[in-house]
Amino acid sequence: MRNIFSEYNYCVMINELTQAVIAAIDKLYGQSVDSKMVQISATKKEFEGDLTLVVFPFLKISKKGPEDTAKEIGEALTDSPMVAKFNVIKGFLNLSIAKNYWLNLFNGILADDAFGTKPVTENSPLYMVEYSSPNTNKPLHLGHIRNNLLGYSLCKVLEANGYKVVKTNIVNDRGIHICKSMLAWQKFGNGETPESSGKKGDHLVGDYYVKFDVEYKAQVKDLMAQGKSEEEAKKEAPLLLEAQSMLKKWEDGDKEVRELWNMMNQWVYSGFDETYKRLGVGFDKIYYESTTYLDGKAKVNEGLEKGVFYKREDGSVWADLAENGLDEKLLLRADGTSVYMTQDIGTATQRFNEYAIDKMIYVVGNEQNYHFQVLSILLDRLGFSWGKDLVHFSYGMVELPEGKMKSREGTVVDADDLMDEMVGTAKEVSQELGKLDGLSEAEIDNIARICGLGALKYFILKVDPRKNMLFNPKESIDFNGNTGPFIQYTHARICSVLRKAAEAGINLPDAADEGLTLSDVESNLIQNLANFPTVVAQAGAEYSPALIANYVYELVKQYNSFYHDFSILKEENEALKVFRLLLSKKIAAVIKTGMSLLGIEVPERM
RNA sequence: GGUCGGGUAGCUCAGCUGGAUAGAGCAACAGCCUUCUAAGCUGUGGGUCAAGGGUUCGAAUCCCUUCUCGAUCACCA
Repeated sequence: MRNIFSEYNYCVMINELTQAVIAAIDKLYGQSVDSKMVQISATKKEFEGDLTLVVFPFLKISKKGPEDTAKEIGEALTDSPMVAKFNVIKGFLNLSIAKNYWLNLFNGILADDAFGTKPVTENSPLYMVEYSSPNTNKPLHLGHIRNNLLGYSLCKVLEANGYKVVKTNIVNDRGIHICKSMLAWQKFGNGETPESSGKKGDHLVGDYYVKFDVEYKAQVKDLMAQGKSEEEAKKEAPLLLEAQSMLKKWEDGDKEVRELWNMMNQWVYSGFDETYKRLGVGFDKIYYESTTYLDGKAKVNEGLEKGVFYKREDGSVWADLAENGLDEKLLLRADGTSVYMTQDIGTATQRFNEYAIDKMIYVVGNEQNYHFQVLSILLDRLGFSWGKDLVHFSYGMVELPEGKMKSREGTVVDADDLMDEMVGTAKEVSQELGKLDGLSEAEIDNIARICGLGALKYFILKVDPRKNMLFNPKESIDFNGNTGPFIQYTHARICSVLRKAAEAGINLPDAADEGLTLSDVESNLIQNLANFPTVVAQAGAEYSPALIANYVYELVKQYNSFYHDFSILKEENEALKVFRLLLSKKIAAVIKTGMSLLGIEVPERM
């Protein structure tokens, strides 16, 4: 029997079995096969067994039918101490692994405090992840929530895969849209502040952005009544002209405009900070477009000198992307002002100077696929080592039952309101169930916060990022079934059992007795548990938090079934009781780790 | 029109590096709390995996065609 737990894991087990299969085939048919031909996967739950070998690839070698071949290989494999028994269904050889192998595997997992994650070392590659990227003229909404949750979770998953991660944000703090809310506040605000109005700063500024739009539309309507065409009216409305002149003043560094800009941006930032904090996301480094766009212009001019870009007669600067099968792209307007692309080049320049980036990931919605395709080409041409392989982590829209969210039509779901609602509902649910009686108000509120946000986050993260998803405010707030609270509940229940065990004076050892006779349910749980590191690795490789979410859900479902059918504390066999406690404890730990990779907390009671 | 994504149960979603009878949750119906937290467990019903063709021992999965929904192709960001 093995003693060195730490060297034995699921991969080693599969490898060992693979080698045994190769040996068996060699013995039976005198041919050595490549390990790639040996397909071993977890047995489907409706069949008996733990691991299944697909024998179809070996039929040409055995020159026999699938069933006979499977039977022969199965019999040969029982020579190995690992294979306890087998059964054959069609061309599938189902193998039952000896229970002591599972226990040995479990003890290895138990001893690994950082199970499922790889350590970050000095030599780890550095990944920079940009996410959130808000405009400072309106509060965050449901679309931003998906972005923020995906971005943050992606960072956690990458860290768990042993990468150094720098979480970054680019704040869109300049431009005509910002001037619109500034202008509206100046004209209609009467000096209103977050303090005087009691509104969160980002909401206050957002209200003036809306106010601008209302007044602007009224002016356009008036002009059209005076006989102007719609196009003319839209261009000539006095408010728009004023906003444009304000932008010019801003660019010229006009003291008064800059002061107003600073003040209102600060309001927005403190509002955003509150929302970010509540969402549980954060950044290591924040960039502001107002400081990066100048670097962008400089970098574009540098490219112009090197001949990477070209200038048209009107003075505008362009990139010709014909060799990439794309069109031409504007980088600087004729008047020398920058566009979106220019700013991203500038931001990249600053980042490049400050960090030794191995991989740059942009978490931005899929409506910008083209933009990032172009950005990648341009950065590569400008000599950024990571430009060519930059990753656009592109995700789908969040749609409402009425269709897409549109800020102008007031159909956006506000981030703060949504969190309020989720937490409020969570509190009602727990009060109805009456499980938190005896806890302090602060503790109850904290649990409601954890569950409400858990429901929201899990709901969004369990979906494949690249797909559009539907959010129905009435139906999506659910706490039963495949939800965050379902998973959190299981964690809380395990904690409860462990508390009771501690109260009963049970001291848990570091390892389980490997001579135990386990049920298939228990060994299946170990098998599923053992798969966690593979899932984390896959989630990292595919940039998919959803894989973690779905894995944890499956694990929890399986555990709940076990919990229902087996008693833990009342088990009379002491060694078995200890094993079940250890198993529960480790599963709780994996739930906690998995959920933390999604940015979701788990409560110890609920 | 070009490019890129989607289309799986009434609804929301898994499964997609080809493997067994396509899975969950919600909703509906039927059971299970004097027993470790019922936010749980068990069961029933519900499918032409958009359609057609191809590759193969085997296709929801890979390839081709068609239909369909969305995004994008801006001197907006």
